[in-house]
Amino acid sequence: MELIKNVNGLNEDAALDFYEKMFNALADKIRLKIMNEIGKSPNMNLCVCDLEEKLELQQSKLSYHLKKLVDANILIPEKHGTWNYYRINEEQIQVVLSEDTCCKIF
Amino acid sequence: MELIKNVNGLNEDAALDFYEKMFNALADKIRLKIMNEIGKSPNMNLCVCDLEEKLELQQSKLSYHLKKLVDANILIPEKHGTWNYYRINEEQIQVVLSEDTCCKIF
DNA sequence: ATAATTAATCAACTTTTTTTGATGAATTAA
DNA sequence: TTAATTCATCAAAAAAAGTTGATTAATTAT
Repeated sequence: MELIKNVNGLNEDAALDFYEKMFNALADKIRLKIMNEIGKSPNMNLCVCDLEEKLELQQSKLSYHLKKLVDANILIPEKHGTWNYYRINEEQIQVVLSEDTCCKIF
Repeated sequence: MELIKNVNGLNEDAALDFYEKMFNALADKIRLKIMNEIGKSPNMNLCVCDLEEKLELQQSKLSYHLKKLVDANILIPEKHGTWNYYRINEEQIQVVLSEDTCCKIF
């Protein structure tokens, strides 16, 4: 049983890097809460100031965690004037998680 | 859209802890390689000394990472004489990963 | 009984990750 | 133009995770 298969034509080592990065991005309570809040939001996106309120976290801490999720291509940033909105990259999420799991977490 | 649903009747906070722990256990190249090697093995289990050889890692380092996977209930340890065998807890894995993803990683 | 093998655990150390408060750039409002 | 808001980035500090080599216990082989 071969376990680690290519992810979009990556070699085995790059695939390991990919999964490590994806799991790592999701392996944090704050970041899971960010995903959860965005998923719950009416437009499926939130700006930093929304999250600041909802999660009661300071801005620089939020930026740090948002960056991690963007770097893993799990969140997509969108600038609207002074506001930076973030939405979930469902395609990327679904590479790693089942729809069922996806529904439970996000 | 409610994202974080109960995992086996856990409340939301406990569910977050659960996923954080699971993703964290999987968010490491060495641990992914361990899973991969066990999945490839004929009996679907390997002892520490097998892994030592296959992954060229020192014993104490392996024990450290194996413990992380056991603590997350992703690996199940089985003692046979002096040998400690580890096998994958597929049930637990499937709580978090889709069969498709599962096939690609493990 | 003695020696060798297997593997968990420990403490010291190193490395990585996260937090914190401050600064500055860009945009909007007055 | 000036003041206020939004948010990324930075450096320093704190916290967490991972590594290393040694010790120990249990089992197996001689």
